[in-house]
Amino acid sequence: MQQPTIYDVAKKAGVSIATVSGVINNNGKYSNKTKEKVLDVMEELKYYPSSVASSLTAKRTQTIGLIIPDISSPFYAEFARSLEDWGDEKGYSIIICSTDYNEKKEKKYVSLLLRRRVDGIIISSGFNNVDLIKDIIQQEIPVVLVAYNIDSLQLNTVSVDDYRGGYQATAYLAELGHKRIAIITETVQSSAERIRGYQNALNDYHLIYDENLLTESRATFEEGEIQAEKLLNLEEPPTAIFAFNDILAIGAMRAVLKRGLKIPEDISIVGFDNSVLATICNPTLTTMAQPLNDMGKEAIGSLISEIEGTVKRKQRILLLPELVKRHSTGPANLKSNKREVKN
Amino acid sequence: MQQPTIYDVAKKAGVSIATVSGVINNNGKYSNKTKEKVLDVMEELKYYPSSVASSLTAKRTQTIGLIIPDISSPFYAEFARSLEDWGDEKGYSIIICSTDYNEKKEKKYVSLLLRRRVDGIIISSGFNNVDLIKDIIQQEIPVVLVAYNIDSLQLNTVSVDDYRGGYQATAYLAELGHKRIAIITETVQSSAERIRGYQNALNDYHLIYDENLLTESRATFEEGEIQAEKLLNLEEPPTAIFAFNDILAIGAMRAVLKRGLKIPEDISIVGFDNSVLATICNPTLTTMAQPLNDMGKEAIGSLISEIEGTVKRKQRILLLPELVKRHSTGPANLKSNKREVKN
DNA sequence: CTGAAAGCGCTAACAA
DNA sequence: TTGTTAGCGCTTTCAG
Repeated sequence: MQQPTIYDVAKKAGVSIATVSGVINNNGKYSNKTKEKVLDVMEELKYYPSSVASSLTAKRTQTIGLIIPDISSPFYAEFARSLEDWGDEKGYSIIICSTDYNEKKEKKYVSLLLRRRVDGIIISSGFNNVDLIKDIIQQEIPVVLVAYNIDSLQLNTVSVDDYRGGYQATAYLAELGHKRIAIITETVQSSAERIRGYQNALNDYHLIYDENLLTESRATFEEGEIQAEKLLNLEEPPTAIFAFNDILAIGAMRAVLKRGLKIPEDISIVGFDNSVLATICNPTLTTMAQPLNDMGKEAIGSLISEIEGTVKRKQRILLLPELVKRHSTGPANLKSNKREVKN
Repeated sequence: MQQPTIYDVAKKAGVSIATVSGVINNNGKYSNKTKEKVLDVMEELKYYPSSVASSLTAKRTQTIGLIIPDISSPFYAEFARSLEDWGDEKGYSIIICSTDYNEKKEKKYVSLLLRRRVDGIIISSGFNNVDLIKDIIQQEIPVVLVAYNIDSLQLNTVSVDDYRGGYQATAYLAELGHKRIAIITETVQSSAERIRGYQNALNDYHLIYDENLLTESRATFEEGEIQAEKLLNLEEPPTAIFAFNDILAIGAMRAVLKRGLKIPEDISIVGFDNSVLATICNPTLTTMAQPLNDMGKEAIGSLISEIEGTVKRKQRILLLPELVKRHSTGPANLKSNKREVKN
């Protein structure tokens, strides 16, 4: 026999399918005798209730779609893992979709998830096509945005306090005596708030804001390296670089090291995310940690409460980033605050 | 209206649901006129055909289960990404299950995937409970094993040539003049073949096999570090360490560096996998690359050919690993072949 | 406490 | 070329 169905179980146990369904879902009122009988037969037949069938009736698939730029990137992989665990705890599975920041893929995957009737969708920053999100909402599928905000849409949201992250990292560097602190920003939304934090910290520490010290980049090692090189080539190069994610920071480290400069003696570097990469590179990277596990937990919680309708109002959850000090930062070396002759 | 169904489309387009179904699935024979009409209405209603309903009839979910130890580990994340891409190309989505080498989770996830009626399951090494795999087979769900072999079961498999990997890495070190080459093996199946390759290379290069140079470890940075320390504490420590994955290799690097030894001047290190970590650490890691993308492609191909019944015979696909030389390896420093006094 | 029956949204004969 | 109809495997009233 192919996979047994509820009918097979019912027949063999000498009960109706309704009864079997009842004991599967533990819908109360059945005598221990029938309950046991049914359970035994299920075991004997190696019966696995089809969740596709039950989804059709129940109109719930117990599945959540996750749309991120790239699951192979450590930061997203770690986040996905957190979602998987919290989702599993609540009885939900995750379907992961990596978009590569590509609108074609975004469209394809949104359509896929809608057809699969996922119960909700979690979308992280790096998603471009806002109209697609409107499509999702129109289908009345709950959405939560992670590290991402869309002013025109009223949605559940969980993010890290980017302003604070930008401020703290900068303040830390300022306290180490750095006067010229450069930033390598990412071309995503969260950057704006981090920049604001950076500027305010500069201000509070009486440092001047120099636009030359602000660069923007896509999140790859190579791009981080290129931007850092530009920074080092400046008339008055920085003594510290604050990159808006660990990948960029490591790219920047490469540029610095290639030049024969020392980290942190000549240049300090700070990253953002605290992905596993930060502990691997050499020197290890001082970075603003994103509380990935909490973010996963909150995202799942927020999504499920919307799915199950327990909470009506949309919530915006803001988590605190935390500075993790490692070996890529140190006191400013004022001498190096001159352009190197060699390059 | 809630999500529109095929009935809504049919009514509005003035055709039968069979017709709508036909044009959705492009089942030939329909006049352009009706086809266009239907397509228009679908668009207008923002109709997304329910794949849960079609799965129930078609007895196919277009979903593949992936069981790995941990999606947040770079190696698996990169592999998962490859599967996602190749699966998507063939019209399949992936549900990822991270087991943490934990049999409870293995059981839970296998049961989950069976209930979800996935069309096939990909299981990587690190999976412990073979009986569970038998359960899957009994349900007639195709399985492919990745980097994993079960002698008692005739299954599709795709792996890298571990014997060759072990041999090549060792031979390379031998050619650099290393006489005492240690290995840190992982407690997984692939290790056996790699060890055999290691031994044969030793033999071919007339080096003696010393059991003290063989350690075994779980795949964590910490464990790698601990094992490397043991090795360095030996009466006659090695001048080269070949770790069976990048994580262990990086752990080993830490131990070496902590001792004040230089890589590769004092000790050479070789890893296995060529995950992103190998390019991040410092010095960058010489490692045996696993062709992750090809592995993903073959795994999906193999699985789908079994799902669709196009190929009857089980296939064992063996891919070649490749040595990627970076900066963690160099000529043997014979002087350091004595035990350091300080530790 | 248990069973009969309708229906979830779609596919696939089979008719027309 | 198009429509009718019988399921797919389950959940859920509603009777008994």
